[in-house]
Amino acid sequence: MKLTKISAIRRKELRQAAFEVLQQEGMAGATLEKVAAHAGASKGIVLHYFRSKQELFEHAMREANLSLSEAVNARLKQATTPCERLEAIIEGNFEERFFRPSICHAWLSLCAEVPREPQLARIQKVIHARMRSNLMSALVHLLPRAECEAVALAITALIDGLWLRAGLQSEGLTRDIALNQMREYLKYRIPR
Amino acid sequence: MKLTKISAIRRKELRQAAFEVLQQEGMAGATLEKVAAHAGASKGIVLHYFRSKQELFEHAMREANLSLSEAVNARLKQATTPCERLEAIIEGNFEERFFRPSICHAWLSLCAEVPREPQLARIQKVIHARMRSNLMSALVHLLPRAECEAVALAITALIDGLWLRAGLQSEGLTRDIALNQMREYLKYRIPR
Amino acid sequence: MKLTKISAIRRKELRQAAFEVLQQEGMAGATLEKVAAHAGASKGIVLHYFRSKQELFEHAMREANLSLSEAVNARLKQATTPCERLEAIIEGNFEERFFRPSICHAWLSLCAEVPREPQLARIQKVIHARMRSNLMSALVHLLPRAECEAVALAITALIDGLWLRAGLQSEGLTRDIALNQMREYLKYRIPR
Amino acid sequence: MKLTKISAIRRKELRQAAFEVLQQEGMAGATLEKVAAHAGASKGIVLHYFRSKQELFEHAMREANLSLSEAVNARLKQATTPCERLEAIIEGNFEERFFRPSICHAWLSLCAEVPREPQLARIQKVIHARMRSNLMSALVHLLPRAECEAVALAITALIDGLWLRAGLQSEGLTRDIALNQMREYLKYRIPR
DNA sequence: GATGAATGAGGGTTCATTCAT
DNA sequence: TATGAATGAACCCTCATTCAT
Repeated sequence: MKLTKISAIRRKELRQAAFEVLQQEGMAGATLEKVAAHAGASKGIVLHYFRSKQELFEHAMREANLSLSEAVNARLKQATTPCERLEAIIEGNFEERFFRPSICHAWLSLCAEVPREPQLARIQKVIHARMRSNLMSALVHLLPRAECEAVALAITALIDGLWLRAGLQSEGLTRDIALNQMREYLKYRIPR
Repeated sequence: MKLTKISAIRRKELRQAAFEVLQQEGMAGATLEKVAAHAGASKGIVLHYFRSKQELFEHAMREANLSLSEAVNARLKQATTPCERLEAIIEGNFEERFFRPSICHAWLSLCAEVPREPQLARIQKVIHARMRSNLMSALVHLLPRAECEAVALAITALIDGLWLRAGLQSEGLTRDIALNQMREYLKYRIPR
Repeated sequence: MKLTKISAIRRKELRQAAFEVLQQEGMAGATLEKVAAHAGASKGIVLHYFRSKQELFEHAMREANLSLSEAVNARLKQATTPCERLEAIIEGNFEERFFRPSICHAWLSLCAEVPREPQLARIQKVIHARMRSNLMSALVHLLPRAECEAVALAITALIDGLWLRAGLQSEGLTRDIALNQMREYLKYRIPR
Repeated sequence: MKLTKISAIRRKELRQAAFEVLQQEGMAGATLEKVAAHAGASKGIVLHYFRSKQELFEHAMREANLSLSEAVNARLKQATTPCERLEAIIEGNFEERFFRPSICHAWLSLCAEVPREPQLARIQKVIHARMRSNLMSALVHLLPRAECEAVALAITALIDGLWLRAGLQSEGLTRDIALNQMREYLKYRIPR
C-alpha cells in the first residue's frame, strides 16, 4: 500500500514533468533524460515506471487532459441553464492556467504525433468525444436538433484554432480576445 | 544556366519530397535519408542543395504555402464582389488537393516546430499576415470597420481548427462538412 | 561512491586509450570508435563520460602532461642543488617511457590543434608556464638574473625541437643523443 | 605549350591556396572546397590538377619549403665566410615573411601528418637533410669534425623548437627574440 | 526502488572522390 | 579546361532502452 502510493506519486510527478518538458522543448527535445532531470530523478527511473517513452507521453497527455476536464466539470456543476453550460465549457477551456502559449504548444506537439501513435489517437478520440458530448448536452436545449452537431463542431474547431494559434506563439492573442471570439460566435449563432 | 536549371529542378524535387515524407512520417520520422529515397536520390545530395535539414524543411514549408497561396490567388482573380472574395479565400483553403488528412498532418508537424525554429516562425507569420490581409480586404466592404479584425481572426481560427482536426485523422471530417462550417459561419455573421 | 569509482576508472581508461590511439593514428584518425575499441568499450560509453570528442582529448592531454609532470617532480624532489634541479627537469622530460616516437607524435598532433581549440591552448599555456617556472627556480641561482629568461626559453625550445624531431619519426634520434644535446648546451651556457 | 603554362599556373595557385588554408584552418579544416574557394576556383578543379587531397598537400609542403629554401640560398650566395654562412641559414629561417604564427602553425599541421603519410615523410627527410648539409658546410670550418654533427642537430632543434612555439601562437615570441636565441647559442658554442 | 553504466541504432553533417556535361 | 552534380563512407553525437548493482 505504501509502496503503491509512492509509486503513484512518482508516476504523477513524471507525467507532469513530461508535460512540462514538452511545453519547453517540444516533442523532439523532450528526451527521457530531460524529463527525469525535471522531476529531480535519474534517467533510469523513468522507464522503471513507464514501459517506454511512448507510454510516458500517453500518460502525460491523459494527465493534462484530466486537468482540463476537471476544470470544465467543476464549472459545469455550477451551471444550471444550457447557456451557462456552454459558458462553462468554453471558460473552462480558456482558463488562464491552460490557455498559455507553452501549454498550447505542448498540445500541438502531442497532436502532431497522433497520426503515428495509435495510443495517442485513442486518447485524442476520447477527448474529442467528451467535448462533443458536453457541447451537445447544452446545445440540444438551444437549437433545433439538426443544427446541434454542426455547431458543436464549429465550437470545437474555434477552440482548437485559437489554441493552435496560441501555440504558435505569435503574440497578440490574449485570453480575452480568445474568449471574446467564442462569445461573439455564440451571440450570432445561438438564438436568445 | 544549364546547371542552374538542374539545381532549381532538384531543389524543387527535394522540397516536394520533403513535404511528402512529412505527410507520411511526421517531423520526427522525416529523416534526410527518407527524403532522399523519396526523391530517388542519395542522402548526400540533399545537403548539397540545402545547407541543413532545417533549411530543407523551411523551403518545404514555403513551397507548400506557395501552392496554397496560388490556389487562393487564382480564385481571388476571378472574384469581383467582396462576398466572392471571401468565398475564394475559403474555397482555396479547402481545395480537395489541400484539405487531406495527410497534408493537414504535415502542416501540423511544421506548426509544432514553429516555437523552436525562428525561421519557421517567420514563415508562419508571413502566412498568417497574408491570410489576414486577404480577409480584411474583403471584410471591410461587408462589415463595420470595428468588427473586421475579429471576424478575420474567427475565420482564420475556424480554418485552422478544421485543418487541425483533419490532421488528427479522425475520420468523418470531409471537405464538404468543413466547407459547410465555413459557410454557415459567414451566413450568420455577415449581413446580407 | 562505488559508482563514482567506476566512473573515475572508466574515465581514466578512456583518457589513456585516447592518448594511445593518438600515438598510432594522429588526431585525424583518432575516432571515438577507435578509442572505444581500444578501451574495450562501445562507442556510446565514451560520450557518456566525456561530453564530446574535444573534451575527451582535452583530458587526454592533461593526463599525458600529468604523467610527465610527475616524473619531473619526482626527480626534483631528489635534487638538492640548482644544477641537480636542471638535470632533474631535463632527465624527466627525456625518460624512456616518454621520449618515444609515437608519444612525441601524439604531442605533435595535439599541438597542431592548439591554435584552433582554446581549451587545448589553455592547457598548453599551463604546461609551458610550469616548465618555465621550474627552469627559472634553478637558473636564478646559476646565472645573472638578466640571462635566466633567455636560457629558460632556449632549454624549452631545445626540448621541444628534439621532441618534434622524434615525433617526425626520422630514425636516428635516440634518447641518448637527445640527452647529450641538452647536456652539451648546459655545459657551454651555464658557468660552473 | 600555352596549355601547359596555364596548367602550371593553376597548379601553383592551388598549392599556395592549400598552404594558406592550412595556416588558417589546420589540416582538419583544410577541405578541398576551402582550398578551391581560396584560389577562386571550383571544387572539382582541384582534383583535376592533383590526383588526391594528399597529393595536393604534398605539393603544398614542397612549395612552402622551396620558398624557405630559396630565401636561405639567396643569403648563402652573399655569404663569404663560414660565420656568414651560419648567419645566412639562420636569418633565412627567421625572415619576417616565414616566422609568423600562422605559417609556423601550417608547418606544425604538416609535421603532425608526417608519420602517417610516407610522401610527407620523404619531403620532410629531404628538408632535414638539406638543412643539415647547409649547416655542416659551415660548421666544418668552425669546429672540430667530431662536434659538427651535434651542433648541427642543436641548431636544427632550436630552430624547430622556436618555430613550434611560434606555431602554438602563444604571444610574446617575436622574431627578434627568436633570432637572439639563435645568436646567443652560437656565441657560446662556436669559438671565435 | 533507484542509480547510472552500457549498448547500439540511427540521425545529421562533412568531405574526398567520381562523373557527366 | 572547368563546373558542380552526385555518391557513399565515415564521423560525431543523441537517445531510448537494457542491465548490473
